[in-house]
Amino acid sequence: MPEERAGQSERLKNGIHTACLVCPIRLNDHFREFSPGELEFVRSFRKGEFHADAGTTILVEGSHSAHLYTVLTGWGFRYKILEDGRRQILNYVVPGDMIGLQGAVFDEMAHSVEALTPMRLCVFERDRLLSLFEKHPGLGYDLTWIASREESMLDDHLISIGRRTALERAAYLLAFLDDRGRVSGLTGEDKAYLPITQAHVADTLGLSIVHTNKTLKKLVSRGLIRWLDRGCEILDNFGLQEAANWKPDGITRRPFI
Amino acid sequence: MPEERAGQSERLKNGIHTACLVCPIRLNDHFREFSPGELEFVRSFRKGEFHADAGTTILVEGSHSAHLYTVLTGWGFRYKILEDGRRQILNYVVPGDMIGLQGAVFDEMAHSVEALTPMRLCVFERDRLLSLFEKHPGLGYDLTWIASREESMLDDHLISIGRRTALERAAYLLAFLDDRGRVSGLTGEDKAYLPITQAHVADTLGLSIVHTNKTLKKLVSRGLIRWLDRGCEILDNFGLQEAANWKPDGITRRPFI
DNA sequence: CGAATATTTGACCGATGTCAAGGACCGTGG
DNA sequence: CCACGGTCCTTGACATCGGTCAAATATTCG
Repeated sequence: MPEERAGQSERLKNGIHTACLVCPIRLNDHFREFSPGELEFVRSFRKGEFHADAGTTILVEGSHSAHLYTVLTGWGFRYKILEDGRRQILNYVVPGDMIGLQGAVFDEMAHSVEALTPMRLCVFERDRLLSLFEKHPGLGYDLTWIASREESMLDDHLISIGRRTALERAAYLLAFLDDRGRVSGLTGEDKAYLPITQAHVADTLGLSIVHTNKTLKKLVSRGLIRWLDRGCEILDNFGLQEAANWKPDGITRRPFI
Repeated sequence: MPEERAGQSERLKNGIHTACLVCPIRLNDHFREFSPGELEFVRSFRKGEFHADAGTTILVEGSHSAHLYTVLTGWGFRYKILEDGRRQILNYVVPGDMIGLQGAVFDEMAHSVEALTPMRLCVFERDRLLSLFEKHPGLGYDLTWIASREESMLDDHLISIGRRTALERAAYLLAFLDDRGRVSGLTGEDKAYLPITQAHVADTLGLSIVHTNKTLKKLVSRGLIRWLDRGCEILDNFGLQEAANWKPDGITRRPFI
């Protein structure tokens, strides 16, 4: 597992670690700004940086992690596996998302997290989580915001898997991911490329791979997406939203830690 | 919509509202205790009490609620509805659960909440939520705990709907609800009675009513449950857990606000 | 080139949905 | 007390969506 701590090589500049200075999330307009005090605290809360290759398992179900992470760059996903191997992808993670919070708040993780692309993660010490609430109530509030937002995404996934047809589900998922990619800065103005295989789509939607393939072809033939080697290109996000009968939340400014 | 504010009739006793003194959640061993300062804050945060009849819609999707609630007694459920009427039940609420947090943190509710039985709810003002974080960081942490716990339940629901068979799903749901009933004090030592119809089960599991009925009969014939008029009696929780290949979390002491 | 992983396709199967109808139970009004 | 309508539960026949199996075809990576 390729791990790097960038902490030791960081230099100070105006009292702020260069790491936070060049933080890709802070530089993204979709995220809110820190007050100087908050930034200073987050800087001290931060323990270093973790680099994961594509395919790396970052957190494992059943483990007790000493760390919390905020995604800085790259795509990943959270999943669970049943004893006989059936896998369910619960959600995807993008820059600004926090992972490992469940492991910090309960005894152990109830799901695993894996990188879809190379990822950079900001590492925090879970022991100091309570002091975050004590010293910066606003950041504590933001954590609750982030957890509620995750909850609301899971609600959307649930109604999709439970009540939408295969075609609607697929359209929903791709529109949803495209939206997340844009908001988190993973995608620019261009057509989005989602770094997922059809197996990921299947395991997210609760479908078999074969049927997922046939369903995606329908979206292709409608001109909504293109399927590339190991990923999907979104041609018409709005068309996907219509096919799914779903709309993204219109949240413009998001907190992060 | 039958509404009662019990606030005006509450009397003080040792500086604590009788309402908090007799709070059924505080009296339940499965929940943690407040420090005197916390109790005093919660008492002041509290705005009154809301009584809902069975079948009442407590919060509606798309609305902007001025309140937050903690469930004191009774069962309810959260759900979403698609335009054409398809309904998905997202989760059930029991005493100790907070509802309306999403509406407090975002602009509007993305789901509705309905009472399954008569419910008593403790009402809080959403405007003062930030001051909870400021004055009692521990309570802020607890809110994050609660939100994370909800997330973890939704994760379980997702893998059930996505990857378990109809029989496994049904067994999972009933074991899960029985567990929640016990932990929240809705059920005593006796056999649990779950106040749900088969339509609720169907809309939770993403199944049709007809198939749900046939699936539940299998659980009946295995001696795991009995189906009564408008509800379900759990005869063998452990048998259900085995049929579902699922285990409840072993959390013993839960926070609440 | 060969192995491993992804994607694609066709044939067939089975779990689950839909339709339809009947029965049980409840609350209400006469 | 009975009649009535409204839910809820139950059941059978049939339809279909999506799963399984199997095999072919890329594509990547050594």
